Amino acid sequence: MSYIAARREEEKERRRLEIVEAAEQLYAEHGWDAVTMDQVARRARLSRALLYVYFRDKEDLLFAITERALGELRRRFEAAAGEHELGIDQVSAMGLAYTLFQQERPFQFDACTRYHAHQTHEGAPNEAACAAGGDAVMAVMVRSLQRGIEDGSIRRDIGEPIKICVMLWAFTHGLIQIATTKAQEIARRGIEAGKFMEEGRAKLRELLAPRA
Amino acid sequence: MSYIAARREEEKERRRLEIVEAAEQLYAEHGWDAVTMDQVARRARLSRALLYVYFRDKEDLLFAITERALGELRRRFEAAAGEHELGIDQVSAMGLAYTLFQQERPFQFDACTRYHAHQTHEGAPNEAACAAGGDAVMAVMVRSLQRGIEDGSIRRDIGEPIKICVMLWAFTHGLIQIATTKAQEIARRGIEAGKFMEEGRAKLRELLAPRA
DNA sequence: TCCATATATTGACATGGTGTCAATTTGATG
DNA sequence: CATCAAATTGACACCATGTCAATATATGGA
Repeated sequence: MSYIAARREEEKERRRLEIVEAAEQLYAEHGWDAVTMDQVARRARLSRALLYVYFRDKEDLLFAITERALGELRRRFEAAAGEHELGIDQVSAMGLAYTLFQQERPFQFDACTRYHAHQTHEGAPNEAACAAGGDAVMAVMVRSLQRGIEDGSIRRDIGEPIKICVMLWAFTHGLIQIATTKAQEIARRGIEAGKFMEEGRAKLRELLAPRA
Repeated sequence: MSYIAARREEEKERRRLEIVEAAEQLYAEHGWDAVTMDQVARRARLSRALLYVYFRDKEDLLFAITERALGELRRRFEAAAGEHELGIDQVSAMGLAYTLFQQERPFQFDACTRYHAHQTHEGAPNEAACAAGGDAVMAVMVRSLQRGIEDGSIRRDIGEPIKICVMLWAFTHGLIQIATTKAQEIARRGIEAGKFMEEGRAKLRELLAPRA
């Protein structure tokens, strides 16, 4: 019966989710490198060997976590866009949303960092899903960029939206990453982190705004 | 005799350097995660245990590699600055130099990436040296920024040079990182990597240039 | 020259994590 | 109740890390 098969699928999916959530908790608590598959298994109340039925290896599990992180980011970007009319305001809001995302879900931001640093190997089963998640995030941003170009809030000669999108993501991610990992060094120089990122976002906004 | 002691010191230093160079070779060949302390020891023709006399652990060895990478980067920044008169041209040249650094010494750039992603723990002996190396790189850039502000090639209201320096480094690093790790995805969209980074650098230069 | 001492170097070990596999349990089906 | 497939597990082999007691080497003094 396909009824049964469907339920099996659902349960399998739920199990998978339980594993990912257990891994996320531990990730948040100890950082990815310190998380062991054994801990994940115990937290999800199953044997370590079973993890390998659901995920090829630890890296693959990380990709699954990263995909969820990118999904969360996409939702936040969509929400940010929904709160503004002008394209440039939407894009700006995404910059702020990314910052808040880091503050509220540092481990998910860390997953994104690892993903960005990782050379795409097309090795793990969940890597493709991850790439798709990244595309979805960018699609949201590209839409706002195009809107901005149309409504005149973003300079017309800014360039191809997709290219600008990748560029902005790279800039913004770099900014947030440095501001958080090197917070001590920055603070030691009397620079306040919040102000620093606010200024950074302002500078990026300048890039998009039409010449006065 | 201090003659002896001095020679001992020198030999110890040379040994240390041999280890780091062996590690660098393997890093360049296989990537850091795939490098084992055993491989490093064999390449440097000594026992694995001895590595732990010179470096507290693998992470500490990575910090030593990173310090050398930052030294190389500083030299390249200084050379870049030396080829131009205007402050903004010097800073621009550093952006290009960073890109070439990535292309010519990808593993050293990777070391910098890891360093940027790493939360500063003040754990490993070589971590401090690493931070100092980063400061030295920034000092070079700050000097050019100040020069630019003085010679009028950089807007006077750009902000504190040190702050702008951190920001530019973050932006530029993010740009190069994304352009290289996601080269495939970017290319798939018909964007040429070289052009992409060139445009990115141009945009950052716009940020610095005085309002027309 | 030979011993004493410090330093450099190593082999062997304990620990801990990963990924695999054969074996067992579970649960649906006839 | 017997059967079969899927889910689940315990135990294993492997490998890398970091440590330590033991050995080798070189220096300085008697």
